[in-house]
Amino acid sequence: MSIDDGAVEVRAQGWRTLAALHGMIESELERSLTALRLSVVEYTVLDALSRQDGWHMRMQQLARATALSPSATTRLVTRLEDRGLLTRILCADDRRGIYTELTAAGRELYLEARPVHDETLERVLAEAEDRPELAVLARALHGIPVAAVQ
Amino acid sequence: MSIDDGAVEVRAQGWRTLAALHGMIESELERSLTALRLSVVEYTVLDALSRQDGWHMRMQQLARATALSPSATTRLVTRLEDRGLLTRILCADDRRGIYTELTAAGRELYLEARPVHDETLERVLAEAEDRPELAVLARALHGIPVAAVQ
DNA sequence: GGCAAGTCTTTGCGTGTGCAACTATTGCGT
DNA sequence: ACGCAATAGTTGCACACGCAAAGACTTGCC
Repeated sequence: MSIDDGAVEVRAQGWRTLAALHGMIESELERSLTALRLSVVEYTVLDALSRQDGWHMRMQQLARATALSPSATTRLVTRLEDRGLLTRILCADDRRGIYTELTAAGRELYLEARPVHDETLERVLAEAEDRPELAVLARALHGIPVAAVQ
Repeated sequence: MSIDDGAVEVRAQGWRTLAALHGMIESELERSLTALRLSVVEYTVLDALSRQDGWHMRMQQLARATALSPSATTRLVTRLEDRGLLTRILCADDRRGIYTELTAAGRELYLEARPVHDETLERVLAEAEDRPELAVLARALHGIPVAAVQ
């Protein structure tokens, strides 16, 4: 169609590689966290909340941090609340908004899960570097000096 | 715990970035393909099959290409078969295996979907390059000279 | 030939997800 | 003060997914 059909194909390949690496990491993390009865998104919530240094987080922020829809976020928070890992707090200044906060049990489980998560991530990335199709992207992850998705 | 806690944190940030970019690309692709009644995985199947130049593909290969479980692959193929986009072929040399092949309608829909897919991908990557947290990774996708996941 | 072990695919079941519709609350214009 | 649009979060519904068990077929070994 246009001149840079080749560039488009390069991007499509890059996207396939990204998707493959993402799927590989996610499924490994998923399996390593089942022992603690946590899914990857659930860990992401705990991680995001603890990263806020005891601060609250709105549902919408959580939805962006987990790349989930509002409805999925509602039920995710409900699940974790039912397990006593976090609490909903209706904040006074805007009564539409709802803040979530880790409980002591939530912080405890996070501290337990984090080394499992990190070791698995390290192992999977090492594996990925051995696969020629994934190596470049996997290595690119090491040197990325970015802030987390707010 | 160990000396390179910093390195671990760098990898964790890289993983969060990867997940964020992946989610962003996937949801945009999903929305752009709904007009053709295709999900991203369904497009991936069409793409993988057409990339085989009219050749067959085993269920298991399809499962790896889509990062899906065997059961999900079965139902995915069934969906596409019911729509007449591909056919199951029991191959003679190993009657455990089942090959799938695009029909004429499947190739037609793929040719229709591909430009939509590619243009969306290009647009999203351009957007990602403007976000400082995603820019490095998004740019890394341009120059990756890898083969597709077989 | 026949039985055991292994591989490829399919089905049953429970669960998480997105979309659309709904409720509650805020902010703005009149 | 009132209504009206916009925003935050929740619920109904249909659907796609993973896991575990079962079915179909192959391979190896006796």
